[in-house]
Amino acid sequence: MENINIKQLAKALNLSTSTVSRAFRDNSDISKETKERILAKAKEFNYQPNHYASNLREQRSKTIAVIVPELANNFFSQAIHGIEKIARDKGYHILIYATDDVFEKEVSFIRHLHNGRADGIIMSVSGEANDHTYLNELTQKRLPLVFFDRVYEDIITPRVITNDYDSSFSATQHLIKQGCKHIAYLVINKNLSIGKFRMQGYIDALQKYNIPYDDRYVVDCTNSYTKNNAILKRMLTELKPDGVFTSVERLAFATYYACYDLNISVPEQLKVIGFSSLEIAPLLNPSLTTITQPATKIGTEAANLLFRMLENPESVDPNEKIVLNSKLIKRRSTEKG
Amino acid sequence: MENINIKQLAKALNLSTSTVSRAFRDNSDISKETKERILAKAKEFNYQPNHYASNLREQRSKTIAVIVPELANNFFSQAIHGIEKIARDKGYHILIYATDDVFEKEVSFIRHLHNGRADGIIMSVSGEANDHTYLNELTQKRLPLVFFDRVYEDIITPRVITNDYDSSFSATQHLIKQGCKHIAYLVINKNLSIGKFRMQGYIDALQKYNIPYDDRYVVDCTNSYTKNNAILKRMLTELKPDGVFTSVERLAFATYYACYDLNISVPEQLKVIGFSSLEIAPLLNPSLTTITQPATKIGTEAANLLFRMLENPESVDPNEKIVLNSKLIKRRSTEKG
DNA sequence: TTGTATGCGTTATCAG
DNA sequence: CTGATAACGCATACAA
Repeated sequence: MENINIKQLAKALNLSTSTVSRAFRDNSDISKETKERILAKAKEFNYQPNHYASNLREQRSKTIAVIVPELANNFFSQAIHGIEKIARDKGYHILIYATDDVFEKEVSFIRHLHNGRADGIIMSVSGEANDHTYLNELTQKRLPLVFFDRVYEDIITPRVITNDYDSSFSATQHLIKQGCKHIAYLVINKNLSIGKFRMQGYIDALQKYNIPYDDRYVVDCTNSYTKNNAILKRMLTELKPDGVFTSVERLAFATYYACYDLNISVPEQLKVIGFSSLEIAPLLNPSLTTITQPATKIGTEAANLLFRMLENPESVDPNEKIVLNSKLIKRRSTEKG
Repeated sequence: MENINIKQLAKALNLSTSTVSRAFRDNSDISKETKERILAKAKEFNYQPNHYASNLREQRSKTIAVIVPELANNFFSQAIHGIEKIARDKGYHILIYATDDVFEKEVSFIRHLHNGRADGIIMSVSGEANDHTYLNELTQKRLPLVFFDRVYEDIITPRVITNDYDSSFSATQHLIKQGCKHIAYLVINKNLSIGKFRMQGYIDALQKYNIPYDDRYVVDCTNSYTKNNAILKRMLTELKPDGVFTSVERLAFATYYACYDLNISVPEQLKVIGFSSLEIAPLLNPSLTTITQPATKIGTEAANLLFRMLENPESVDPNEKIVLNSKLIKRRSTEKG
């Protein structure tokens, strides 16, 4: 790939490399004429300043890293879309990392990013983590870091989240008002922040309406479709809940599949509500009542926050927390019989 | 941020920088002891070789760029997931770019990638392009490039696609066998390769079954939901087709919405089939008959192809074309009345 | 096996 | 306004 470099371009123009370099930096003094002459020649030669040399020199990469548990997921792809928009406007590039919810990958990604590759990190944490001290170890020279949606409570860094507790409370309340008395809560990781907050909303709503809390109705699920299907079928037959509240989208789908298999009719026999970013929730059979997070907005807010940190670190309080509201959208899956 | 560098580490160990450097490169000679001592200290200091310096020195970035029309799309997020898996195994990083189907962005991304930032590119092209010569201009020092799914016919570079023509033929045939006589074909860009091939399959299937081709039934749609809704409603009321074949997922959803609005019952009055990577197609109302592309596999194949090019450019024929088969999955949306 | 010296392509500093 | 030069952090050729 014998790429042309600044020296060759300078030679071709009978100029020094410094002058050529200046043509590409907006601030430096340079005569309009020379600049134009240089840029024209550069275009002709298809010259692009080498990015690695610039970055090495300037000590910054104009690149941010985005770490998410999974890519093939509506919520995350929408969030990334939001991040992408902002980053593009700022002229930043985006590196993508998927942890597959494997904590070790997360640690490895983060560690390896601390080599100048990225100027900052936007992350939604893996579900499996218990010990996050690895992030604290990096604390002194840690890259600017913004959490979104799935966060570690014990790490102090700015974050963008949604009003999970309130949404869960509303969701549960909605089921209760629709007549449910035995409401199951489906969760993948109870210990993860969102699992915890969402569960608390569920519990408190039950209490408010004097429905006894029974921990058999809190169902631990997995990321495996087949396992979930088995777990849910057993739960549905044994406990016969009349309402299901799922803390993540995937579990709402799993519930639908299980109900199809068991010939349980939704919403007549079982009402279903779930957190979900699915744009075609109205097209489901039956259309799914959702708590919809502003996924794209979460992405743009997280990106804006990170850029504020990059531009002026002092301007951002490490405890800053942006809370966006999710929306409860009622559809047929929770309609009264 | 004052990141530790190789010099400081060397000093702390009373070694030269070259020795330290060697500890991180597997090939060079270095005593096991020293190496271990160095790596231990490196860990203690949390030292990572600066990526930009390495890349500048080695003239490669261990990074690939992925350019897609959109991120919030099942097909592309699954494909990216596939690419990610392979790249991760190879120790490569991934830069993501979304063109939003704007050709200028695509050109700009590609151009800017030719500055060393990436070693290769995997791209699904924007729909709006007519003049692709910009790619040919780069031809001599062009980065290794692999197309997937949406390709430019006039650019010679390896590609991973699906059997679009056959799939479309089968899809149309399936509608015909289910009794449809007036089949609409919904497309976003007729000129784009996949739009074209898929359309030819549709046309040929009609012909085989002696159904006259009527170009009013080929409906040009857009990426805007509201516009599509209007277009489809008009089409459905004016032409009253009994079958709809959509060349992209989004248009199947749009058809469903339009049918809901117009009280057209699927599949009784109208049968619907579409290209789609939606994993929950069985949960739609009615469940959607799909031509499902192996999206993740497309991603892994494209990545493998690119890595073959990177490892040994000669081993890959520029005309190489990997064709994967999509699957026609029959569901209720095309069942006989 | 280890150390020394050089250059990767840029940009900032300084001098002219 | 332009040119010479040093430095960014690392990896290699060469020397020891």
